[in-house]
Amino acid sequence: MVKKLAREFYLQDTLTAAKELLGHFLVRVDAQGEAICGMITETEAYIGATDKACHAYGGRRTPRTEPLFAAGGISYVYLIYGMYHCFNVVTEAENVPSAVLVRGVAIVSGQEAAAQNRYGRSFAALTPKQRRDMSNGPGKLCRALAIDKSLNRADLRGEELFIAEEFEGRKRTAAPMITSKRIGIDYAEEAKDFPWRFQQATEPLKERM
DNA sequence: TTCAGGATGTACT
DNA sequence: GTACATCCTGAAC
Repeated sequence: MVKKLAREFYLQDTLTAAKELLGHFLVRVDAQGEAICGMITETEAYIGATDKACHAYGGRRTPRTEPLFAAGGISYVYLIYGMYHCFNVVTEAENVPSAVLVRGVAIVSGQEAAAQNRYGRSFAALTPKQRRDMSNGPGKLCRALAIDKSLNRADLRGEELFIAEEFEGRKRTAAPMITSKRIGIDYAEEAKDFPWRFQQATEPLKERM
């Protein structure tokens, strides 16, 4: 049983969507038809209208930022630092550039395929540290789920990549949430202090804040 | 255990 | 030319 999130979910307020996405399942079906499913554990909101950290701040519209201006419900994937991809969920109405960056997921099924994508070796051969670090960062989760620019603008209710509230018998469970400042955006002046980072406190977080 | 530095493509000045 | 929503490695503590 798979319950994909309704289109309306993506049209709502970005901060609400960022919090609500925690605990939902990000599912990637690769070229072999194999599903990798990760529970979303960390997100950040990027809201173009007020947010200097957002690529589309002030209505900056380029070929790269174009997906941010579309109506919610598609992906925005881009390359950062020349070698890593970041996966975002586009939110809100058309011409309102805003999105939720998915910073971390916990792989709940398809571990074998994810381990191959990430490390090129079988899951059984991974060290505990490698298993822990499989997908706890935006660049890492994209590698584990084989997300690259070919999935930019993908429909998040489609077949290759989608977000579900229920997947293969797993349902979303409510969990305590941690709110904090976003990281890696020191250039964004006052916007860098916005408390727009959300983590689900299911497993022990080795965060030092 | 923490830290600095390198890899690297794309957008923008 | 510069900066960037990162990750990994290896060296020092």
